[in-house]
Amino acid sequence: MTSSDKRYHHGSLRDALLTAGDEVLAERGFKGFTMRECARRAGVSHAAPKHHFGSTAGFLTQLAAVGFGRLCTLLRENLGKSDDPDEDYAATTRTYLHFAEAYPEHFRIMFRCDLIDGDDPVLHKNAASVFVELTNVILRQRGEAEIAPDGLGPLKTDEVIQDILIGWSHIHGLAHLKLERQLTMLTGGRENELIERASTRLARRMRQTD
Amino acid sequence: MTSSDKRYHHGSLRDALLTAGDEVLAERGFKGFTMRECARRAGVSHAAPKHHFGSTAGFLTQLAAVGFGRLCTLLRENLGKSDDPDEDYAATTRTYLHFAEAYPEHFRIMFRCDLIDGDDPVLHKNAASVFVELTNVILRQRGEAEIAPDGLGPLKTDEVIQDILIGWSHIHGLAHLKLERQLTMLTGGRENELIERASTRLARRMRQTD
DNA sequence: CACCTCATCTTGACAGTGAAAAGATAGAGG
DNA sequence: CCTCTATCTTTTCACTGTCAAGATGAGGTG
Repeated sequence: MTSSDKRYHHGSLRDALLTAGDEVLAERGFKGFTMRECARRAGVSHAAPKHHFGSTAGFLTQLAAVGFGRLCTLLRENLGKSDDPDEDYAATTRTYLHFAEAYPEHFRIMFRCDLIDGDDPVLHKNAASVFVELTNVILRQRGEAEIAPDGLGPLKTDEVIQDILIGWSHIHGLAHLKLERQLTMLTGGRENELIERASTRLARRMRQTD
Repeated sequence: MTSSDKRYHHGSLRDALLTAGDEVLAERGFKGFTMRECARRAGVSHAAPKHHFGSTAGFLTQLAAVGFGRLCTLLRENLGKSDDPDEDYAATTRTYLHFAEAYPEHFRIMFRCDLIDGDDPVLHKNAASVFVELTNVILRQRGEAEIAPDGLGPLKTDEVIQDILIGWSHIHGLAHLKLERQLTMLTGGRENELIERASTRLARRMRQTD
């Protein structure tokens, strides 16, 4: 395995390309992302990626799936650490926002169903896992039974669905607006503090009866 | 002014390019957007846009500004029609979501500070106008004084800022997630109904004292 | 072992793109 | 009338994604 071993068959090119693509996306962003650069870093010809991912969209889809996987792992690592459901909710928001800032370019493509293949089974599975985690935070907060990691089944009342909608949109909207620097005009230099407090404020309200 | 008048100086090329760009963005999306196609539709050489917009990012920035302008107009047209503040809030959500679906490709670039120039004065002004409208809906709901259309000044208490954060993120997050088809797995075929009810549900809670 | 099959990877080509440089044009102002 | 200069064109360049055709060799079959 010297540096000059150029075997015709790479052996694990798909993984190597995913690793390279992950780096290129992080370094150069979506704007500067090219399949040819990924191929270059993996040390293969410029047409090699096509065989594994089809098109650029197919390649980005897999990178988005990696992003969802990472986000899901982060959420699971940071959830349920506190007995206080409001703190649990705030921690979820914190983790979600942290991911968006740690992997901004991944975050930007993960939800773009015009750039990636939203029907891809791997992507769909990883995305669903993330939303299950978010949902369980809200269910715990309401004192309701959690759902299984694999299914976002239809066995929920309208009230619960509405609260889940509120929770998802709040967390995701905060992450998106903060990443794209739309909150500074409102929060000034105290962005993180005010977001944190807004999040617990909403969590407290979620537990109030109507 | 026949169809074959090919004057060297267009006269209003900048406007013509903006119109063409608006169409190209709507028809082909961000993926298929090219300066050369815009130039073709405007009937000028492929390098002509550069003089007016600098780069592709500069061009997209102006189109994003148009998008913010449109959204602001829509909001102003649909606001304050009801005496019920909760209905006012729901109408705002409805309008915001309607814009995202009517101009999805604009919506997708409007917040992408990596693709456009977030410091552009026109863009900043139009974006701020939108957020002022959203803010005033929340202020009215709380029975507080509205702010001027031109300024999102620092004269607000932390509590108000937190509520504004909650409102913005809720509306924007819903729009983004719905546009990118991330809500169907939760709402099934009753998406609009459940979103509507979630929005009024949040609005009602916003008015509750802590 | 020999052979063959076929997924994997390379090579070469093509149309299209953004950007830059240099030249052409004509309107504005002296 | 003459010059200046913003506007627009032409030409060129490096680069991209995609496709087609060819090269390679790993693994299965006899």
